[in-house]
Amino acid sequence: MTRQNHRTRIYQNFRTRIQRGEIGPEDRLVDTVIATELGVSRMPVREALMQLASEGYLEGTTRGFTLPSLSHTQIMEYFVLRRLLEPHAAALAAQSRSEAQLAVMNEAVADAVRTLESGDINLFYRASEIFRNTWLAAVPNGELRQTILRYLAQVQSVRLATMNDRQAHQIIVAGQQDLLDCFARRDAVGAGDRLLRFVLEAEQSYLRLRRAREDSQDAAR
Amino acid sequence: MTRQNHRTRIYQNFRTRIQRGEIGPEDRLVDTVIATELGVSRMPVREALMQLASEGYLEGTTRGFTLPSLSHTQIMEYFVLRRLLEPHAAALAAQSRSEAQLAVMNEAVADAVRTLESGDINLFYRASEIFRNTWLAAVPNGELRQTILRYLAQVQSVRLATMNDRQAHQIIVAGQQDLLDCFARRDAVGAGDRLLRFVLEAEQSYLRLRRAREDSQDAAR
DNA sequence: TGATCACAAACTGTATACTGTTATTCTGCC
DNA sequence: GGCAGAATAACAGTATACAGTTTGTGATCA
Repeated sequence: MTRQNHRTRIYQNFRTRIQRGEIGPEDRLVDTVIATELGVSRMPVREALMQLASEGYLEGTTRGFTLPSLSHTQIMEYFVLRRLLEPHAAALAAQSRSEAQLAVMNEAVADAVRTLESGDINLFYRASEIFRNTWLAAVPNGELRQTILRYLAQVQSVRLATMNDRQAHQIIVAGQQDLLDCFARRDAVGAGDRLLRFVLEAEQSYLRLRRAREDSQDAAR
Repeated sequence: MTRQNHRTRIYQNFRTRIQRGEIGPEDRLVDTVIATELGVSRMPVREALMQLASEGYLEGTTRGFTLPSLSHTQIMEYFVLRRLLEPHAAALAAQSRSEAQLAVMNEAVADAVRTLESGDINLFYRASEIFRNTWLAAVPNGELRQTILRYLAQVQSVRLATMNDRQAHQIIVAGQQDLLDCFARRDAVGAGDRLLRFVLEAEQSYLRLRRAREDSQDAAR
């Protein structure tokens, strides 16, 4: 695991932290600060951060690296990409998933269902992550998988915001249950259709939350 | 133009050279060599090459950087991505293209048609590049455009090989003429359908050339 | 009090040097 | 001549140093 060079290790470290939402929009990542914290020189940190920036996980400014600020337009553009790619990927995954992968997804969805009662958003988030990563791992087309993962990373903040909403929570879990069912039956067509609906619902949730946020801002004025 | 830092300039320089096919599969790019050639230190060259590698333009080895070696499987996977994304992009472009862009595409296709007689593969290549870049520039969805550009760069070698084939040459030009016609009429549905056919034809050309190469290899033994 | 300028601090970009690792060449042996 | 093994060269990775640039900050003056 740690049998790699500093740059790769730091890169992976920060990538997972970004994916888990541990880096806030206000955080400024500066190579020299991180370097002294980790007890290494600037260079490996700098290279790791620059790679994360070139992959869209971060945004390089004149004063350190920050999370990229997504415009409404960009977010809507990502939803188009999701509609085009993810149904096909899910259909492939339904055909190719292994029994072991199905078991993992079963577990994850069971966890997600329980969070409807308990309200444990953190567990819901982790379970969703596992479910998604597992079915994506079952996609035999590696380039398709990589492309999806690449842009998914960039809308992480939107996903986190959506998951905190009770109504969206229910919609997402319902989608996961249906998808799991399709994967279990190796129903490629069903999985593709359901994932398309899933993306459309996510888009609706995003737009609804956005309207709500704008309304509350208007009310404050 | 040159009002940037060394890293960015070197990065752009090598990216265009790779896109134009000026870097061969045998070339080994080593930062120290390039650095002394350009009269700068290793670091900006190293960072430029590593960014190109992280974007898939190059492959980092234990001994310098080389063009990535695409497996047959990877190439087929890219064709799936093209089928999923490019028809939608072309449909959007047909709706959004400007008159100026149409004029540029008109010019490019006229050039491409002439190369059918003259056999000027280099001009054909440049004209195709202009045609593709122009209609992609007309795609209003920036994220979709970026995603397409990203993987297109990686199958550059396949495109170059295909263009050298007479039969593929004719098929490609026919496709460009039809697409131009759709763009001129702002026929989104037609452009999407025609681009899907275009990708399928490209896939067939690739497979045909691959079989031919394998046959000639067998005959040599 | 507010604007302007200068200065300091904080970062980025680049250079240079050193270290460890891996391919390549050389050497002797069979 | 062919094959181990050692020596060597070539290269990646990291550290340190410094220069250039941008941003914040405080002093000075109207």
